[in-house]
This record gives sequence, C-alpha cells and structure tokens, in this order.
Amino acid sequence: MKVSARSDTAQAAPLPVDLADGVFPAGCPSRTVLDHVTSKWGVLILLALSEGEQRWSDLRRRAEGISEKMLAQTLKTLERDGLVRRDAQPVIPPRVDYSLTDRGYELSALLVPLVAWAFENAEDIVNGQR
Amino acid sequence: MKVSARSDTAQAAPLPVDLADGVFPAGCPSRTVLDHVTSKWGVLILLALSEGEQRWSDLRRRAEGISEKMLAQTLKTLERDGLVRRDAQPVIPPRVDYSLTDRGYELSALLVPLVAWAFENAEDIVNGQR
DNA sequence: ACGGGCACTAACTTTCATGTGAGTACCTTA
DNA sequence: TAAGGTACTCACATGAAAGTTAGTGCCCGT
Repeated sequence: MKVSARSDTAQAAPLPVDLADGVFPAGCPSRTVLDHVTSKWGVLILLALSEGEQRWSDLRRRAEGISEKMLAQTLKTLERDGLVRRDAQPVIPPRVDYSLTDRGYELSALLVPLVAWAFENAEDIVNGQR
Repeated sequence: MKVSARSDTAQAAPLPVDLADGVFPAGCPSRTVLDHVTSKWGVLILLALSEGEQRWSDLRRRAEGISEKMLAQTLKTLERDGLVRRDAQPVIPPRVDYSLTDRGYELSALLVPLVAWAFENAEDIVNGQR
C-alpha cells in the first residue's frame, strides 16, 4: 500500500495505454466529466450522498457554505450525468430526496479515498510550504 | 435521522467520522488541497508524471492544449505542495526535470483509477443526457 | 397574521482560473 | 544570418464559476 521508496527511486507506474491516449488530448469527454466531478461542490455533494439518501435542506446544511444556487446547479449537473437520482414527492410541504445512482456509487467509491488522503495530508501540505 | 438507500444494488457507505467532520466545514485545508489537485491541469500533470520523470517541454507536449503560463503555474503549485520535485541542471541549453515526490506518487495512485473511471464512463455520460 | 421552513428559479455581479501574446537570454543547426 | 529550441516571466484580456439578492407558493406553529 505504501510506496516505500527513496526519493530518487520512486516508482514510475506506466498508465494503461488507452488512458494515456485518451485523457491527454484536448476536448475529450473525460475532461468534461472530470470537471463536473471535481468541481468545488461536486465532490462534497457526491461525498455527502455516499452516506445515503438525503433531502435538499439536509445537503444545504451539510455542505457548509454552499449557496442555494450552487446546490441546485450542482445537483442538476450530477443528475444529468446520471450520478444522482432525484425523487420529488408531491406532498406539502415539498419533499425531495436525492441519492446516488449505481454509477454514482461507483464514482464515490473512488472519490472517498482521494478525499480522505487530501484530508489527512492537508495540514502537512499547507503548513510545509518549503 | 439515519436514512437508508433505497436502491436495489447500491449501498450507502458511511464515511469515516473524521472525514465527515473534517471535509464539509468551509475553509478547511483539505478543500484547498483538493482544489490544487483537481484543477484542470493539475490532474493531467500529475498523471503524466506518474509515468516517470519528464522535462518541461515533454510535459508541454503531453498535456495537449496547456499554455506555457499554466504549465509553469501548475508545476509551481504542485511543487509548493510537495507533490512534484523540480531538478534544474545548470547546463546550456537549460534542462529541467520534473518528477513526483513520494507523496505525489501516493496521490497519483488514487488519481489514476478515478481518471480511468472518468475515461471509461465519459461517453455514456455525455451521450446519455436525456 | 407573522415569521419561518421547504424547494426551488432568475437576474445580476464579482472573483478567479485560465488564455493570449509578448519578451528574455543563451545556444545549436542550417 | 536567421530560425528554432530550451525554460521561463510578465502584463493584460476573457470567460466560466461562484456569490448575492430577490422572489415564488404553499403550509405550520405561535
């Protein structure tokens, strides 16, 4: 799990060929998807929903600092991308539940370790600007 | 208010407690780190370097569409974050090699599957905008 | 009856990431 | 002599992302 290595021998892992060919060219769809997923609020919403279905107002409170506009926009994008499912119940007061689709869970499974890593290393990185 | 996912196959995976507490608050360092890492060009550079040491001009050609300014800026940020190592040789013509630090390799190990996923699912996602 | 919560939308503004184009200083090859 | 490669920096422009403010219609508690 650890890359045990001296600095000058850290391992170069060659990328899968199709990835190397596909991601680097400008204008490939993966860049768009990556942009949605890695947007400032996209990550947070995906992460929050990975814990299970949640309501609009729950998400609003959870992703501290998000505006209603950005919440709506982010959810719409993720829904269009087939990562989030929207379930609006015709009750009063309105109740809308958001959850991840299967594809969304696939993604969040990859996102969680990344965010965990960022969280664990954040202090070191921000402090140690050497 | 524990909620359970209602989907047939997708499961709600609770986040580690410290992560849940740490990432959502506004202004936490992990957001900054995540921003650097998931910036438009940050991902590409990290990915390119995960294959091994590369020169400035190699990177420029590799990350198709990047401007010199953005390449310099991105590399500087990643270097300050301790993810990229810069090795300038005092030769003429100038030769500067960039490579990942151990921490950089740790990150790229998490980044690669994410990008691979994005690449594999990109077409489906972009096409299926119903 | 008044403020508040709910789930939004629309219009407008600001901020910031990114793009553009130029310049630097040296050397090699044609 | 000129063109081109190497690794940059700087000033300025632009455009997309994000923030701000307001408004909608309904209901519930006090």
